[in-house]
Amino acid sequence: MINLECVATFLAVANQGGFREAARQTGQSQPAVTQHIKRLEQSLKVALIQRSNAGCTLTPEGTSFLPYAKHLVRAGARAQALFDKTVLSIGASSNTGIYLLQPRLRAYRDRVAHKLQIAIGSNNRIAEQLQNFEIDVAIMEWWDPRPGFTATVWHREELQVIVPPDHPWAGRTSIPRNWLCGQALLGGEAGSGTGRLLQSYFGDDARNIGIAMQLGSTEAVKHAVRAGLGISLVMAAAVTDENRDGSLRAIPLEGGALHKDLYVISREDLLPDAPARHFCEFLLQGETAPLAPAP
Amino acid sequence: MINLECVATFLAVANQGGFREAARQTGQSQPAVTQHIKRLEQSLKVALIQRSNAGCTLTPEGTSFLPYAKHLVRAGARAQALFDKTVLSIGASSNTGIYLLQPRLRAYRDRVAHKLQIAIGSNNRIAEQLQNFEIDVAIMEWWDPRPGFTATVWHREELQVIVPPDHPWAGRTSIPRNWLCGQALLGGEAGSGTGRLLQSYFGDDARNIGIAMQLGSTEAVKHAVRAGLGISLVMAAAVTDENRDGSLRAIPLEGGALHKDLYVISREDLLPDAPARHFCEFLLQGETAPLAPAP
DNA sequence: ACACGTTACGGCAACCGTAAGGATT
DNA sequence: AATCCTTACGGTTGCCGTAACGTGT
Repeated sequence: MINLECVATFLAVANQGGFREAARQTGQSQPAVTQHIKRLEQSLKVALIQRSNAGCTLTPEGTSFLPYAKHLVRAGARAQALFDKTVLSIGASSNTGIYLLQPRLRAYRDRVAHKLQIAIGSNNRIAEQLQNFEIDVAIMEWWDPRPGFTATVWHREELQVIVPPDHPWAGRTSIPRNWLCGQALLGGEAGSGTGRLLQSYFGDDARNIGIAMQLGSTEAVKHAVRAGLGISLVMAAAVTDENRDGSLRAIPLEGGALHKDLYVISREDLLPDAPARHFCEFLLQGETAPLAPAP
Repeated sequence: MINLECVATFLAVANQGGFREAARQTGQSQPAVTQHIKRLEQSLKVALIQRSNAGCTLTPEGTSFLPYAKHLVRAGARAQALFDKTVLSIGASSNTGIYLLQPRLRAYRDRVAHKLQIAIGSNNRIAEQLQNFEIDVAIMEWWDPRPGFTATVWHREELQVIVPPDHPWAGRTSIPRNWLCGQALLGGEAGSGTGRLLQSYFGDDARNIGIAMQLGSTEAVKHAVRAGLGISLVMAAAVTDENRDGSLRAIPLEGGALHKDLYVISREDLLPDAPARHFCEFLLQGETAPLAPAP
């Protein structure tokens, strides 16, 4: 059976591009690296690394092995840390992680002695990592319920329309709901649940709201709106700075009825004293929210 | 770092409920099992197994470690078999796996010398396994596109209305599309994309088509329809038998326009001679379908 | 007394680090 | 010649199986 230490050495070589550097990084002698790679290659019966005097490269087999290797090492490390009460690996989907979670995270770090590992990525990527045993807790904008995991709403964030300062709507203090019909909104990250939210908020009318471009990130959307490419709908917290300094106008919908629920997700079978559980409780306290299934 | 062989031994003990049986299963001496468990426990610094003379049980820690252990061993085995050209692990979502894939699978098995491992589960479960490196290829009814994977339509299957033999529609040879509006259909497996398909086919009218019960499987739906609990919409291949013996009537929609695309999904970076790639090509040949992104 | 897990022990093999050896630039 | 990986070698450690030892039923 595969040896995880050999796999870790393989990753080090792949990263560093050489046996010598890999040896330094992993804190072992250089011949040990040779042995690890050789053992791994023998175990898989293929050559993984093209040796050369000027920079080692991965063979095609090495390239296809790479994602497996990364995953195995991460999953192994996470299993290893399962009962270490001082380590917690948190994943957050980009928008939440960038704009909303930081203060709570800071407060949590100052409050406990845990070594926090934070992974920020797309909502989909974080879901994948949670499922792959690579993180303990995920803070997400959208979650497809799955057996074995619990999802709780920890925060409800208002979505606001953002327009450039010279837009006809810029002076308004609210936007009637039906003004959005027929508008093409600039889309941010795919898979973050905004489409589904529009669907449930506008019902049939949602079909009249087009997503003009899927720009991949809220930062990109903000720049696009500022450049006059269109308008968008984003979490209020994502544009507090721009709204203050005047580079964008963030305007609530009339009645303020459009909110995005943010979830905290973890595995079901956590021990009572698991850091992940502790963190969930920390997030939920003060920010009372009922347990709710994902939409 | 965690040792996968110890983890495998832990799984054996958890399954068998005793060190002695685990030793037999894994083909080692019984004291070796003791050592493996001890090493694992020392590595994690918690007790995993409650020893007893009458059946070992998992401690709470052991229970929370169990899913990690299962996953690690499976992922390790899959990585190990990555370059073994004679092993292929295929996952199929239930309906497809049960009704549609069997003949192709049979033909493939007879044609190649591969050891086939077939996993059949809910669409969601299969997606999870594909992502977790536990299977090489997935045959799915719905796939949320993710980076690192390729999805190709391999088959387009007609959906037909099924009604009990004594239903007023039973004698018809087709059902006008708008008859379904206002009907409550019995739902099968959740997450298999039928809802999304109705959405795109009926557009706004889809809201008038309710999903009455989510029954979890097409088998359950068939029995419920037969029992007069309602009607449903299922893949034609799922009811050929019942349609022939008269226990159900399967009726096309007028124009036959409602089809479900079935996908074959694999990782992107497959080697040219990977069995997974070979299988994909086998599935696609003869059943020509253009490459299409998932809906 | 029996069945089960643990401990003790001896031998073998795996593993690592040091040091020397090729190969490439 | 310098740099890099590989090979050779010795010492240590880890690991396994056999056998003897507690322990609970």
